[in-house]
Amino acid sequence: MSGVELRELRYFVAVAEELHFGRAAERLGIAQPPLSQAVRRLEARLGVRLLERSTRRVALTRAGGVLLDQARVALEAADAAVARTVRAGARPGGLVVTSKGDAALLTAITDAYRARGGSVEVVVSGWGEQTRMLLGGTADAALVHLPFPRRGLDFQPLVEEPRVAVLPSGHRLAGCEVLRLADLSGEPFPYWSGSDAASAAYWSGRDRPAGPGGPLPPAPPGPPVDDSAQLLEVVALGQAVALLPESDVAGYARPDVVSRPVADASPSVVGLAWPEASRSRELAAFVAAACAVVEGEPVAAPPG
Amino acid sequence: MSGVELRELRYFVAVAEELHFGRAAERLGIAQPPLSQAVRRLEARLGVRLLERSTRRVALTRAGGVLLDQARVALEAADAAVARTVRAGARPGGLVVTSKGDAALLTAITDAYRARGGSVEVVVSGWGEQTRMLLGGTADAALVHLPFPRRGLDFQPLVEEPRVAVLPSGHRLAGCEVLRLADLSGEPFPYWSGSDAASAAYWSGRDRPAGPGGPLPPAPPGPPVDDSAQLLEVVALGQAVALLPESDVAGYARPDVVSRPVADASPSVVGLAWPEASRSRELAAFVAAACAVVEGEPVAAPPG
DNA sequence: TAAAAATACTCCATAGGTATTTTAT
DNA sequence: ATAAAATACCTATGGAGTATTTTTA
Repeated sequence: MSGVELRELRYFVAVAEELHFGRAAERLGIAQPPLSQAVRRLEARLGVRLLERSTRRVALTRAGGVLLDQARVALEAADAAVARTVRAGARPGGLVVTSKGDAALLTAITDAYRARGGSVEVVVSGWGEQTRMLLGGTADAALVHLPFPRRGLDFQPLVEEPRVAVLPSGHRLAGCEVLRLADLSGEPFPYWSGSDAASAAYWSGRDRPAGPGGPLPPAPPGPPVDDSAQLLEVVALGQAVALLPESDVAGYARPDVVSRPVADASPSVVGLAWPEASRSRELAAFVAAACAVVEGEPVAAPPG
Repeated sequence: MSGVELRELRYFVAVAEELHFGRAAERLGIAQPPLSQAVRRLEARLGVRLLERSTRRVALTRAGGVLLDQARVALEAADAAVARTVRAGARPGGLVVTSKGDAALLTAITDAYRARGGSVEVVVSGWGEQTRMLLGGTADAALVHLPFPRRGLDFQPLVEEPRVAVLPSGHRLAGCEVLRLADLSGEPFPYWSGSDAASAAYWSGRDRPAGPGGPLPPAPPGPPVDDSAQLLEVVALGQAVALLPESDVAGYARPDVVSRPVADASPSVVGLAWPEASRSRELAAFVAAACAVVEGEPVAAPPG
């Protein structure tokens, strides 16, 4: 029992971020002196100097840097705890599942879950919102594509499908029946806004170790995109090519873009993600229902 | 900003665990009325009923069950934050690494890290203590065998080695040069105290999907053991057989036990584990040093 | 009727405010 | 000289204690 309180951590984080007691106090909506006191009390409680301060300069000590990271984690955990509890109270027994696309699969899963007596609400969210909602406690599960930031989340793969290259119809490779990644090595790929290095590598076909002929060179910079409509637009304009799950392009049939299989591209994997800490019966039943829907695929065991 | 404080969560967890305000208050070292007040205040703050209570019965609501889980996570995070901060203040720049065995590898890694100017202390810990120390903030990294509970931890594999079967010297299979898992299908395996289902499966050779001839039947119950000396003792007594990394048995040379390669047993994998939230330069350098030591093995990229 | 939670009240530790001083640039 | 943190001091919220009442099995 350390006796530290969240208020102290919130205050410390504000000061550590601003490196200025006055601005931090303003941000917190309190006066500066109690903030100084609170930080001093926290230091006394931990027995560790967190900030080197003079009247002209505030700097984090090494221990302060550690606490800044760790306190953020603890505060997020507490906020998520509250959010999940409030939601459980407001919507007794109902799950909230978030997705961006994959409507057919999601509908099949929710139908199966409801058929087993479950109650579930679907929230459509933007790219990157899914993991934020899971970690923040506003959703119980998400239907996501790999790769995604796994920190704090568990994942159950559900379905795989091949990815195809999407090319402008006048592209030099549009005549080929089947492509290989090496054929696309010099092409620019669109950059999904807010994606990390792993995502960028995956969407440009750089996620597999080394094909025959050595590793691919880094992709030339492509245009940023926010959604698949934009993506098809930049492809149609000849600014980039893209690797997409084949079901994503099946519906479009634009005359100005064509899609071609890519023999050695890693597949698209879609599955369910949920917060590691989740242990509810409802979530376990939902994951089980999802696994049953895709029965026959090689799937691992759902959580207890 | 939810305004919840850790004291309230600590109090709620105590009541939710005891399902009795009087006992919970005693455990917390406070009187019963302020505990009732605190829980009521928490309920009011969240706007959610957490406990159904009469004078004769206290029961968790659904939302209360969620909060019990989630509050434990948040409290652990806060305790770990404090522990890590205190340690960073007390031992500036020095890492704490924990291990059980694998002295040669660990020494090679720490020597390499120190040669690069790092400071590191090694703490030997018991089975299962490693993950507790990482999550609790008392160690920065651990040298662990797979499988281990991955919740909240990142892992970097370092070395693989084959596992061998350890048999009493009079065993019917002691004459065979090489075994297969199916040969061991009816044998009891020792049970490592405190291990989970995944560990039990691994140490009894049940961690691989299905060999030729179908899945192995469940292993007969074996004796519980706490360390490898006990394990060899029960093997020598004929109470069980075991699968161990070959380097573990290389040193022993007891006349009453023999070891034999097992062609289709999964290998033993040893690597470094550390808390997901860790972002320090020191840890990154330590992992990099460890990867360099085992250079040539197929290893993934260390964390940023 | 007895065990246990809720209520009523009292006290004081401490969060937070205002005014002022100290300090480093 | 000035910006900013520390100090001094005051107030009041609310955390915790004791005594008592209410409730239900």
